[in-house]
Amino acid sequence: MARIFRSLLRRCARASAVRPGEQLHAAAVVSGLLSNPSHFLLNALLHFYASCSLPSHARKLFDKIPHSHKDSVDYTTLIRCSHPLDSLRYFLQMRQRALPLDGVALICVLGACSRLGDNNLVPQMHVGVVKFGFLRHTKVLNGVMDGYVKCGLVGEARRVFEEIEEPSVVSWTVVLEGVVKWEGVESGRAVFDKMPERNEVAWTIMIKGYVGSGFTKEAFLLLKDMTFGNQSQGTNFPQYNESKFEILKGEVSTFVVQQCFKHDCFPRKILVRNQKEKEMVLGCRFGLNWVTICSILSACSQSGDVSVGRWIHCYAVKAVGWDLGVMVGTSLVDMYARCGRINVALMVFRHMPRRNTVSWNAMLGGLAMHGMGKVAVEMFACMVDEVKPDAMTFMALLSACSHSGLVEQGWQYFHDIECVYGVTLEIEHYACMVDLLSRVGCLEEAEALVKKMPIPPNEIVLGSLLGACYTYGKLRLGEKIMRDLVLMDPQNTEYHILLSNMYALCGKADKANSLRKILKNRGIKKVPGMSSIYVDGQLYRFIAGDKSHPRTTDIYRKLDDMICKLRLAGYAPNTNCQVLFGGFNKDDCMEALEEVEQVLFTHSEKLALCFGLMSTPSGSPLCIFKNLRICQDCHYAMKIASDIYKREIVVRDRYRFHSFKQGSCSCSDFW
DNA sequence: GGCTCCCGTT
Repeated sequence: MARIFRSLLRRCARASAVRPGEQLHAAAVVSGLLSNPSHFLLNALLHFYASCSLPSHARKLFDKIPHSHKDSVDYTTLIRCSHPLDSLRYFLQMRQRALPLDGVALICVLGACSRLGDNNLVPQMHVGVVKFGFLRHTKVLNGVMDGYVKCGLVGEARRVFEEIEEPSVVSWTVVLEGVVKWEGVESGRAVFDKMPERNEVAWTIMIKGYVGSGFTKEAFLLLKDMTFGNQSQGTNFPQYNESKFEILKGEVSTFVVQQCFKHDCFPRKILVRNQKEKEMVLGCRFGLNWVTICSILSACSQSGDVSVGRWIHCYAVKAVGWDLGVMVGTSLVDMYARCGRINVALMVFRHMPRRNTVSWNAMLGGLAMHGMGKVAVEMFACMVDEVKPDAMTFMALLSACSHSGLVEQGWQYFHDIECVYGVTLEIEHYACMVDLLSRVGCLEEAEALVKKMPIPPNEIVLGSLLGACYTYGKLRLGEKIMRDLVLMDPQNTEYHILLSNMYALCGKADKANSLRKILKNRGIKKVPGMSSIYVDGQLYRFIAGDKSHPRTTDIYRKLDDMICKLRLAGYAPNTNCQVLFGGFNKDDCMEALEEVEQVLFTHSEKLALCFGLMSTPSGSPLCIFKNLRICQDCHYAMKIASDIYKREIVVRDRYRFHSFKQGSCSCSDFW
């Protein structure tokens, strides 16, 4: 009987089937099977709870096993599923009780070290591995390498790899991941090409690496190789074509794309129409599983290029059907939102049959980024009927209020977080609230809130306040905050720059310049503003005054032309945004003013815009990514440009999206 | 005898 239970529990564990597993547990208790602890069964139950990510349940069960009965395998199971610090604690207990140590236990402990990413702990465990005599155990060494990779010690990982007699495909993938992550995707490709054998993980890492570095074309080529192999010549594999939105060409794919995205609506039926299509989709060498899909999608979110993500979406729908599961669904919502397609994100979200708190958070966060605070507030009301909000929910909500100027609503949430929703107030919530008050100019209220904080404010909290001091010209408060900030984070240049700009704005050029000289002498440099744009599957990066692009001459000609057109349409450069280094005083002379204007005109986002305008068909939308906040002058220029060139221009800056259309911006000039 | 390494949603 116990054997049957064990076998069923293992199936539940594999399928993460919580309810049936719990029912089996109950049945085992009722039938008395557990009263005389059969070790097999207890361990199977432990493993079941561990597999279903219910470490607290596993822990309770573990505590019930008499000490004399607890063996290495019980410990290992617990080490595997617990929080890394608890895992280490269990490992120590296990050693103190002198229980035998096997490779599996070591692998699990190494996993905990990996998750902690502590670069003192990993080398120590490496020493342990040598001491315990596991130097010929490939899987254990893979764990050691993974630990090194996770804390950035790729050289160490490589050294371990050299010592492995017969590296497995996993050994290779661990090295591959480390190299892609820490040494760049090109070095990673060299490793990838050398691999004697590749599994889906290796492909995923490589594709992710390409997406993350802006090499969309290469990512598509690898997706093609991964799924169809070398025979892909004859098949109509999706070809990349940014301009027409036809990411998926060929007979299978056009059908899907037409239905899925052209009219922004979902067809109701499963899209595989015939056997041939099914074979094409499912008969690949490697199917993309949910882990692979989530992994690539998260890289897409970061890169901001929607094309790979959209392909993955189509693929998943064809392979699985509409219900892709909570994880993939959430990744999709996040990906579309971060790639500027908030309406598609909303659509995917609304069609998800099951949603958890994370899914809702991703949606609310997306709405916040797009300045859709009112929608976020409305949706939150529905959220509480479905799932329990958590700390992250309120960060998203407060930031949504912040980007839409909803002060009262924000205060309401802030007060309700603890007493109504039972969520502990964290420093991030204070940061959001201070940001909200600062943006709308309630600086006294913001300052009062900072003073009342039970936790000492961090640089994010004070940074928001300082930013508002700049916007609203509160020099004295700014100076005060600056003193605290310098103590907290002396290397951060942004605050120094902000204060020096403030001095300049208030006509205190001498103070501005002396602050900048301090920065210069200390060797602290400003983070350069950088804008990127995807054109034809390739990411192009521009810094201010950039002249490195092969088509620089054309870009600058276009820029001159654009400035003329903008001026005719009423644009005047906002010289307040640009303060020069050196002894410049605003009233000095026209020459200096022209210089300031010239610097403004060559801001990275304007260069990216010009490049986009000249290299994409007229009328197609442009999406630009900026690493810092967009400046006021560029914001103004983009508005007019969207009107005179009849283009939708989407700019994702460090904080949010701006969608410029017909002369106005989705942020309604509030950001 | 079971417990196992690499890609993993905000």
